[in-house]
Amino acid sequence: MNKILKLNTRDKTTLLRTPFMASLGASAQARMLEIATVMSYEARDILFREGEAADSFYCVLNGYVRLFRLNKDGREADIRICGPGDTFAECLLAMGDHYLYNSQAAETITVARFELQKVRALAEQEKDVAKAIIQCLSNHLRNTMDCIANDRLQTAPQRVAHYLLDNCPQEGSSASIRLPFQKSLLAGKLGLAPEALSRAFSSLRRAGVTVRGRIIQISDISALKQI
Amino acid sequence: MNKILKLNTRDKTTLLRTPFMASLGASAQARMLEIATVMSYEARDILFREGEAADSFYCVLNGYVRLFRLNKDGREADIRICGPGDTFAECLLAMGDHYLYNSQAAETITVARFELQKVRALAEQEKDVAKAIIQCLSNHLRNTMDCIANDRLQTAPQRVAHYLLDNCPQEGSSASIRLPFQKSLLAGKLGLAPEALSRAFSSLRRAGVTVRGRIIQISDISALKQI
DNA sequence: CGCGAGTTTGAATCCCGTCAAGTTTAGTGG
DNA sequence: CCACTAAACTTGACGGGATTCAAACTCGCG
Repeated sequence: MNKILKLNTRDKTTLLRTPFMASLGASAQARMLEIATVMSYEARDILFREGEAADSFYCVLNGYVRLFRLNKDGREADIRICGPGDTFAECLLAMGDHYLYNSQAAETITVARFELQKVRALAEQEKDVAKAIIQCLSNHLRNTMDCIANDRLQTAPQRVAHYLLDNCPQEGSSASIRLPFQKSLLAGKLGLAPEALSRAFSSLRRAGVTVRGRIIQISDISALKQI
Repeated sequence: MNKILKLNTRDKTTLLRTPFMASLGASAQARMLEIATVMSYEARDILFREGEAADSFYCVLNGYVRLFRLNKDGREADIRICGPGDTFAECLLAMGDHYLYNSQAAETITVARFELQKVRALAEQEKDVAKAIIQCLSNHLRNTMDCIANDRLQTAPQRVAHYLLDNCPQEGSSASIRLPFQKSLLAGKLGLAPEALSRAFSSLRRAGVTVRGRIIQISDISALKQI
């Protein structure tokens, strides 16, 4: 199932490039590396479930992780999709010892794991760590509030257009994007059923969006902004 | 329009009872009080608008504040309703100098205002302050993620039932709740149009929910949990 | 080449938003 | 304390957007 790995050089550099770790001073970085564990999971593996006793938070090194909740009928709703560099379950650092949602590997992934207690202790000593936590929570909160606003204000085609524009390599009138994950994952991220995403893409054809597999061509970026 | 008030004794004790301030040590509390400004607004006053230069974050002392976004058609969507003790715009402490949403007084309110720069400086010196910020952001993030999950998983009557149960005075088989604000505000908080809230209430009648003005009677709490 | 997961498309349904009207509530001033 | 008015809320009718189910299709991989 999942493997505990030694922290190799490549993982170490990936970890240090993470927004969370990159902002730390040298001594704080070293101490965080000391307490880091790297783990790997296969597609569809569950990292943890909602309500389980929580002892760690995570940082994605490779691949994508899906955070989701279940309603009592067993229907799933994604709360967040975490990619390389993203941390999750950090809000347990302040308080709470049970995970608030389920987390699942969307593909083969490697993650770094940090024991909450050790990081709490470290945050007491190293001001950098506390600052990095604040930074991290703030970003996360910002994104989550944006997500609520988008859910409540935008239709499916608008959400897709918004996602595409957010992931466009800046300037030029046209662009080409390669989705970093399956369409069904994007659907969940945008709060849509896969069918709704598919329909949204086809309704964006008239705005110059062409989809072939994971490759998305945008012929007119400014037209997309009008959606 | 809005008034800048002197920090009177009553506001001071209110402020100190706030989750954010209550967790601080005595010296940190004193220094926060020093830099606090109390302001008052009338119903419908705008505190700030999305995109404006931001220099402060806020803590609600009295009344309710609505945080919302606009889409380009001018439609509004509430992101959060803040009541006494809640802080907002704290995520700007880490980064960003423009407000991310609009904020409006839902009634006559008093709020405490803290300049971001001063608080940032204080957080450097007083570890308590950094910890309180982390606490605050964590809570806020938790609530916001819950909100997304609820939006995506629950129907209108379920959201209302959920809200009622969250605000029930714990045990007993029946309960009575008085809404602390207008129904239209609750509707926004739950991501619904006022009409949808009204219909949700009437569909909950069969589950033993009776609404008269702001007073809501729940005859069978366990029945409500089944919704 | 063929299998299976992922995706697309169609049809039916449902939930919610919007508009319009009627009803209740709350706040004001006599 | 009551009457009056504006705001808040409720109710009905309608439409649109999204979910669900089912089936066809495509792509990637063995």
